[in-house]
Amino acid sequence: MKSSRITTGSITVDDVAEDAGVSIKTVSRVLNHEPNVSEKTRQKVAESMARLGYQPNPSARGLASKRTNIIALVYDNPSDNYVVNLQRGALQACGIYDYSLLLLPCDYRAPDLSAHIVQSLRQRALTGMILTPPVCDVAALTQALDETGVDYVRLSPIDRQHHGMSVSMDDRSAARDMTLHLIGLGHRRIGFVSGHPDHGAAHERLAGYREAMRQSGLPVDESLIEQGTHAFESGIECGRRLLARTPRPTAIFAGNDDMAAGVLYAAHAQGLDVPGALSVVGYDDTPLSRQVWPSLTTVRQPIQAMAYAAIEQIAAVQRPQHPGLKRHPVSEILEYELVIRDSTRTPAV
Amino acid sequence: MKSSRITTGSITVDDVAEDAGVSIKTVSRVLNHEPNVSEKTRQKVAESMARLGYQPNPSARGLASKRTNIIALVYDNPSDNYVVNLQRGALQACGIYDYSLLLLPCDYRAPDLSAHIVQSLRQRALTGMILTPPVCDVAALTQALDETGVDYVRLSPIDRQHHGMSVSMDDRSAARDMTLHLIGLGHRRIGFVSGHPDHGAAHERLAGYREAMRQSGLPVDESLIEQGTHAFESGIECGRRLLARTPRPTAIFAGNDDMAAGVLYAAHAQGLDVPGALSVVGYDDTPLSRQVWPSLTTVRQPIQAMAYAAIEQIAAVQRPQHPGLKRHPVSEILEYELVIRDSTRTPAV
DNA sequence: CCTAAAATTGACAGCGCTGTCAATCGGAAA
DNA sequence: TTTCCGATTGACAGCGCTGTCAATTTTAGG
Repeated sequence: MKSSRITTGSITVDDVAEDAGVSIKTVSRVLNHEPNVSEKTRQKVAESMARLGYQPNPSARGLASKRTNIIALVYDNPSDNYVVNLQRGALQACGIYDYSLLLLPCDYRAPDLSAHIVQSLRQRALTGMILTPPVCDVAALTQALDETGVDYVRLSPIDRQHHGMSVSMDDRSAARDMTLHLIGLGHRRIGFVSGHPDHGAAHERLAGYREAMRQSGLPVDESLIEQGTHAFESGIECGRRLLARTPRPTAIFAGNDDMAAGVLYAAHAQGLDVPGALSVVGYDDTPLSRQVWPSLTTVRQPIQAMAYAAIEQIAAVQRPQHPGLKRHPVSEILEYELVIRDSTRTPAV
Repeated sequence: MKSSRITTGSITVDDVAEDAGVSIKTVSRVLNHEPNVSEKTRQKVAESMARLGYQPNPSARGLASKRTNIIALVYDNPSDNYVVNLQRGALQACGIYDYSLLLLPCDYRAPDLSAHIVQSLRQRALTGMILTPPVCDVAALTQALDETGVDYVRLSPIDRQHHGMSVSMDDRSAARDMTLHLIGLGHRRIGFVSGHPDHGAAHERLAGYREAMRQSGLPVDESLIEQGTHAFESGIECGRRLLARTPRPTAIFAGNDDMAAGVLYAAHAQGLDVPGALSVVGYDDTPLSRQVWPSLTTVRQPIQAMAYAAIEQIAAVQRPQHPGLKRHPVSEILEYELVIRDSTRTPAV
């Protein structure tokens, strides 16, 4: 027992150990949810920690254990709203599982992406990573990460090719359901504005659109499919082109809300009434979808929940004994939701 | 000289010291830009560090120095775009001045805000903080932080009351200029939708509007000033009310883009042509301002640059000898810019 | 050339925690 | 009761770095 308490200004394991009448190692055990601590001791230590207001020193922990409990969130800004929601979910889970979050914005097209990420991994001694679209679709990177052995989770479209942890949403089914919704309203000529081909999700969404048309016995008119980039401006462009087709489509499904807003913009510019003369559908349920006029029918993705789940998966692997943490699936698929607003309606006869 | 190099997998000060033929303390000195190292030695050590690919271990540094080089970004989500830009600027500066960024979202109205922030400060041993609106306007918090002695910077409206570091934008002048722009177009009845009164900037912007009216010899009709909350929905509400006034205002200036989009929405809902029958102006230059129809005339704030400057101020205080870092002003004011788009026009006669 | 002061460099002891491994305890089997 | 074994606990040595302070070198002054 060490009685040389000099007031350093903050409580350390020594203080807790002395207070609880155990060794510092036992305090450490309780702190880390290690097994082989009697329930009675655990209680006693936990009580001391709480009473003294003990806060473990992350630097000391990191130094001693060589694990930093830092998880990096890797993203190439798909949209402000996406990033913020991602962070919300991740931060929330980090609070619970005692991780710190490191932001790692990057350029997914950079030739040295893998090198750059791996270097960050080394430098910061990261314990985990979350890859978000479109970075999650860069094969060279996932391969490089596999070699390092770091625990990483991909937030990605469903992908049976890839092994390892992932959290997904069924983009294809969502796009199919939304298309079926339009068809159900009576639309037959439905345009589609696809997202950037580097995004795996863009392909899935287009596939869903095709599936719905096919299974409804409608022809897929390839001239009604435009290639966008996810950017608002590309939505204007594609919208303009689609609206120039004859006969004009009565509905346009855009691969994300920004492009849908672009389509809306193009329609307004031509004096076209939405949804009277044209129905427009987006995807993502960003705030924008509520703030344009008319408000957009769209697909809601549980971004925040996905980020949360991703952290949880890492925790499940790294903290097998964490209380209340069941063994987690290596791959989960979360639910989506169609949000019907004012931009869709039965087509004029 | 320590020759017991066991391959630990990563380069340490010992390795660099041995390679450069100096003591580890000297390596540490070079690493920390400490004075009293001869130029020759500095060169030699720097060269060794580069060649060996030395990466200092942040945990060890934090533990030994009791400084973590972590700066917290404190925000209560004003808007997704704001937060993302803030982070961009902060991350960029952190990369240069060798800080880590910790996200600290919070609720500025929480009664225990100060306690919560101070606790984070202690727990994470933060070396700095950036307070953003509206958190920067909470007097109890700044007071509590003053007591802790932490270096913090407020990103805030101009405030001669407060001492200490800050980065500001002249909201009042910007709002005045924008109002003068409307007046210059020929508008006389100009409505104003103010932001949430808890935001210091909201008052400044309103004051700028009043100033412009006054200095142009126009009456300030109080019934043309509506109190919003910064939210899109409040923009719809206030817009609706303003458009019900007789005679109807020919222009409406909203305190931020979201509310301006709400005004636009209200105008569309009434079949009013913008900018034909009504000019609308926003504030912030968020992406939304480009994505609504018609695109919004607005005020561009250099959010990213402000966050960058804030980190730089902290660095100037804490790293007085950092190469290329001049003594920084305790308070800077950055430039704004009026962005004229399609939502404003000379009023119909 | 010598001396004092200033500038530069180094030896060493921790920072607060975890990993290793040995010591101790408690209960079941003999 | 004694012995043995697994469960529990503790002693102690670092992790990689910085702070302190003493040793050494350089510079200036005489």
